[in-house]
Amino acid sequence: MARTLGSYAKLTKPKISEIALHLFAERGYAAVSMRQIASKVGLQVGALYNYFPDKQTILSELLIDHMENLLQTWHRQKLPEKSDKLLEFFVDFHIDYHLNRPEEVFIAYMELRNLNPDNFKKIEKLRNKYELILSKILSDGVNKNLFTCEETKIASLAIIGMLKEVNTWYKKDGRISVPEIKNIYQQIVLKAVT
Amino acid sequence: MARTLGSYAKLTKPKISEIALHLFAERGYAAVSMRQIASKVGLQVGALYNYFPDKQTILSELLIDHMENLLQTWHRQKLPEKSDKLLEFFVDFHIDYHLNRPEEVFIAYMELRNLNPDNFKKIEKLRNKYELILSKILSDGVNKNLFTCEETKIASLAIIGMLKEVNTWYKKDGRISVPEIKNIYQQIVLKAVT
DNA sequence: GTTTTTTTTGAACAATTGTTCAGTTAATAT
DNA sequence: ATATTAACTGAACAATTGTTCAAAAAAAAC
Repeated sequence: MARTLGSYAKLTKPKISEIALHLFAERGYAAVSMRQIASKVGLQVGALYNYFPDKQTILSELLIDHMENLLQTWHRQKLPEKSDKLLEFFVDFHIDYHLNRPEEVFIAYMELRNLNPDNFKKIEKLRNKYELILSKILSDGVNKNLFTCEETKIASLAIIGMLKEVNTWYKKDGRISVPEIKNIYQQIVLKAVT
Repeated sequence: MARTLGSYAKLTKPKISEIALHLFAERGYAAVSMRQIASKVGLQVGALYNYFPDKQTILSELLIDHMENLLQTWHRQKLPEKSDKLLEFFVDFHIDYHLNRPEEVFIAYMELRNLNPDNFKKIEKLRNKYELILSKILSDGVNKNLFTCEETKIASLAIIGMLKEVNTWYKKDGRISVPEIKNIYQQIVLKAVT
């Protein structure tokens, strides 16, 4: 046997990425084998190498796509002008975006060390861009005397760390709804900088 | 060759743990082989199995020891009584303890999924105990009308998430010293709940 | 219907994995 | 000095790893 019925490359590559994402998130990059990925896609191992030169590229493409998509999505938003409203909007945006993509978020944090130095730097740059969005919101607010915050850089790291935590405990049918979570975090964040 | 000069079990076991800790933190549990550990210890692979029944037990012992030590250390502290001072003390304690053990902290977060269900539950229980310390500080403060906080449980998770972030960016010779970091985080946390 | 291109198979590769254990040596006890 | 115990070696185990590639088959082009 060889090429099977209904085999189309343009459908196959995204399918590989999708399944790899699930497996990496579930078991970790190093613990997932190319054969496991291929099997879930419905292929033999060799076929994967028509789409990715090696295992690591599957991971790095996932991570780069994720970060680029995050930044693009942010820049497509219609932003409020007032600093406090903008900060609330950022909290909303971050929680929404990340709760909707738990697996991408997870591997973006966990699997960085499995990237080669080049790919690692790419991700680091994209991540810094995102942190800069928040620290600019904070420093603008400070300049307008709406926020009080000595170290906007650290505060932005602290806030992002705080928001990131949501992904680790949020359960879909838990006691608290997403809008409630947003409200709680908006209050905490706003109080922290005013 | 067999038993080598100066081979003592009571020194060997902690040495294995220590080296495994370094390697797990550096490359991840799944990416570290028993042979790599043995080699760094100065042994052949087989000798490891005199001290640990399998690879996973090396990891689980590290994680359980870390969490138990964290809780013990906290309970040995002399705590201030006033809620605001106590909260500041907690921030101080957390940052100190975690910045002094970056590798333990790292694997305690990263390698949980490599534990079997039993060991996982053990860690989860210990972790909840720690979170409970903070949420009790918050709810006590609320009861005394010193803090205002609707969801003390979520707030404690948010705060711990925020503090945890420090470990990911702190550099020993960085721009900001540890006492400064503590101050900044104390302010943010206090403002968030008052 | 024939040729060309795209996609996949199936088998092979050397290397590495966690784990076991009989045999060997060092340290300790007698 | 001898016997016993503790600690370790060295080799083997079956299984799995990422990767390569000629051959085969399906789809597309003609």
